[in-house]
Amino acid sequence: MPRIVDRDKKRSEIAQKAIEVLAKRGFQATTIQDIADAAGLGKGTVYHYFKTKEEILSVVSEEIFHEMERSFGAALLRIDKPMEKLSALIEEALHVTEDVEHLFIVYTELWLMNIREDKYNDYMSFIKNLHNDLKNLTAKMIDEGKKQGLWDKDTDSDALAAYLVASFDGVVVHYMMDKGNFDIRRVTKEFIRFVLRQGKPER
Amino acid sequence: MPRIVDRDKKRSEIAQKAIEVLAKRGFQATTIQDIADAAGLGKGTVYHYFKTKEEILSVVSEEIFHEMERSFGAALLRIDKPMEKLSALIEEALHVTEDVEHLFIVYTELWLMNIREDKYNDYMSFIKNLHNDLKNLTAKMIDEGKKQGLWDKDTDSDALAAYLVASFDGVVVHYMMDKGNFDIRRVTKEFIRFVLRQGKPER
Amino acid sequence: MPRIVDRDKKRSEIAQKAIEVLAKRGFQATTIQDIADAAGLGKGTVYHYFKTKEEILSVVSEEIFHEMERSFGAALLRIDKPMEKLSALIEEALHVTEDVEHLFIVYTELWLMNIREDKYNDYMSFIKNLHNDLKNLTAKMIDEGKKQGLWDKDTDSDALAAYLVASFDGVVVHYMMDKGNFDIRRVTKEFIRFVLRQGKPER
Amino acid sequence: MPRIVDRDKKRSEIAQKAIEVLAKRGFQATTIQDIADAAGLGKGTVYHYFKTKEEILSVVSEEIFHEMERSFGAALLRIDKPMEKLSALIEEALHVTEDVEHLFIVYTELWLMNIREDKYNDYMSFIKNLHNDLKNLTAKMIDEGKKQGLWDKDTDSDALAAYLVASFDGVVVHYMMDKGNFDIRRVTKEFIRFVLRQGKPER
DNA sequence: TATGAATGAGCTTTCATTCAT
DNA sequence: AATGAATGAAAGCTCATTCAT
Repeated sequence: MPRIVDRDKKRSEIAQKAIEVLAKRGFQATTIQDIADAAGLGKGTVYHYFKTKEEILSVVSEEIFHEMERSFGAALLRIDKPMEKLSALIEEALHVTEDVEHLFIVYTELWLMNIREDKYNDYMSFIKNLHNDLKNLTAKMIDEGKKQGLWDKDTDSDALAAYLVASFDGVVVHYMMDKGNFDIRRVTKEFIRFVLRQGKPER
Repeated sequence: MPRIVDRDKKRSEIAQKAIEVLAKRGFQATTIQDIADAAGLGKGTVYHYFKTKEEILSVVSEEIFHEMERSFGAALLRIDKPMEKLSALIEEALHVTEDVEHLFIVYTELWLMNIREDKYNDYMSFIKNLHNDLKNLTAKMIDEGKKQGLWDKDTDSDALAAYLVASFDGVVVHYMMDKGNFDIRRVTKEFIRFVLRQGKPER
Repeated sequence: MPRIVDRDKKRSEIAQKAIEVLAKRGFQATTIQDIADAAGLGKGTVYHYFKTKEEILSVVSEEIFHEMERSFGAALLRIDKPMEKLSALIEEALHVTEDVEHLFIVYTELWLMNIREDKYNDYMSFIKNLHNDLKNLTAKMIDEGKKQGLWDKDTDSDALAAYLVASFDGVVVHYMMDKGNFDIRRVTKEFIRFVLRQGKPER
Repeated sequence: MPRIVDRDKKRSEIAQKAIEVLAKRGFQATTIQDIADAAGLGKGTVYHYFKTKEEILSVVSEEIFHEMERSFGAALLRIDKPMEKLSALIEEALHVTEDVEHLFIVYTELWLMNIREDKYNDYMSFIKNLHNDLKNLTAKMIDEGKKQGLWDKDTDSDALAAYLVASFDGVVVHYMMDKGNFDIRRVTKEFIRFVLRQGKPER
């Protein structure tokens, strides 16, 4: 039993170390040697913990999911009021540190692999679930907002929530594509203002 | 004298054929043989028109840019009124056909490559420019909307425009990730309604 | 008939132009395109005059032979006295111009090919004949020298002649290997002095 | 832990095995597979020890140098008297076994490569040094001979030594070119006689 | 358990040669 | 006769994976 725990812990550790190098080189261009180096292990040792290169990616995808879950969870736990929660969610989703960039890059690559080959479905399922949770949470907040008269009663909460959650990825992509020109702080601020109708013209 | 061939046209043709294969397999996994097969040519012939595999990608990126430019251009040309133009832009950006999916996948991969290695900057510069054009156009439409009292005078048009344009990519990503659950038609509709404040609660 | 003459003349011309590029890059590394470029022709045109790349080399080897024959012939024709002839032969053999270097490089490569594969025997046979002629000529001069009491009666004229002729190649090789340090003029002078016993200690 | 291997020793072993193949086929025509086969290894294993095909050639050139150095060293060590040393040197230089032929062929090819491209300078520098050592040694012997009255006081020892050392290569070349007609034993004998003036006509 | 030596499948790229014009 | 487009065989090199120690 402790054996297995150790094993899983080591797998997780190796996967963690792998993320940065996977982000920097991409899955195909990353060699097992690269990952072994990053983990401070011999190439053969990596194969003691993973049967194949793809299996590493599988654990990496879990790690990414956990990281995302953790960061959103922390952000959302400390807030009570729905509107502030929504605002905090947006802030969190668009708070791009270097580590987040790495996660995001690998996440994007996993997305591509998932699109291309069914066998990678499992790798993304965690993240799809997270998206779904975020969407549902957001939908709930929108419903709350509708009650408060912030949005029209006819608003399709679910569709709008799906849009908002999806838009996060787009913003991060465009920010990373052109950091010099894309002022993500300003965009975040305006995004929040716009969503929360704090700047709605009529009172 | 040998068959006379318009080199640039042939390059463009091969690149066009390559897009589908590149979308399906990814740049690294796509072999020159794959591209040659798709173009109905011998492997060596492809090298007659391109010095390296990367050069193919370069022309592919140009083709993608032209396709995008064409589709947006067409959509925007036939509309006059700013608000309708914005609506049409969103419709167009979120109108995902199979061909668009292919372009989008390759575009995403180019994005990854660009993030990872400076040498791919040129490949993305076309598309960055397109994004910029779309953003400026959108900002103009928002300014128009501000005049019409649709949005608050304090709205940061540029930031909001950047957000909207960026969100397109996020929506497409999420749609493609989970076609079964992500109802892009409904999301598009709600997105437009939301942006255009057609459903703003107070009058 | 004039047809054939023209054809042979063109073959010879192309071969002449090929020598420099063959010297610079080597047979294997030289492409037909290189040769076509050097001859100012299209690649396909070269194939009108030569069936294969090797056939070009065949004509090249003939050209080299003719060049060598010509240069030695000229040098030897204008001299009468045996000892001066020998001296002139050495001078000529060790007079290395840039053109001679090119010939020598290709000649060396042909030698290698001949050593490695029987099929190149023909290419070298011309040159072997030339060597033989030079050797016989030299042997005759040595015999003459023996009569003049310059060399011992027991001298094996043929073996000594073979040695002298062979040594030319060695000297050229070492000169070309290390032009900075190998003073071929001085070596030539001393060589001649030594061979002609002009510096023999006892009288 | 994996099998422990002395990398340098293995590199040297592979290079040794490569010499014969390189001699038989030439550098360009020799495939890595050929070398791997000769060494009894897989293709990939060869790349475990050498980064590129050229790196193999580099170690080969070192091996050739060591072989030459060894054979000359052995020949010269066992003799004391200058004149006999010179005679032994010539004997050794012209003692062409099958192994020597292989070395000589590769050496000649390295010479060609060195002539053509600067980057091969290093490969030849060992051998240039050996030539220089041999030349200096020979010059010393000639000086000794001058003291003994064997050669004229005015003899340019250095130039004559350069000539003699260079002539070795020429003799080997001509011998290998035409083994049937070139009696290297006879030539060697006459060469020695000639150089040592054992057959000088006047006393 | 930990390691790196060994391996061959598979990829990009080159180029002699053919052939349509 | 002259040309260059077309082609596939063949070679260098990489790397996931296996395995002996």
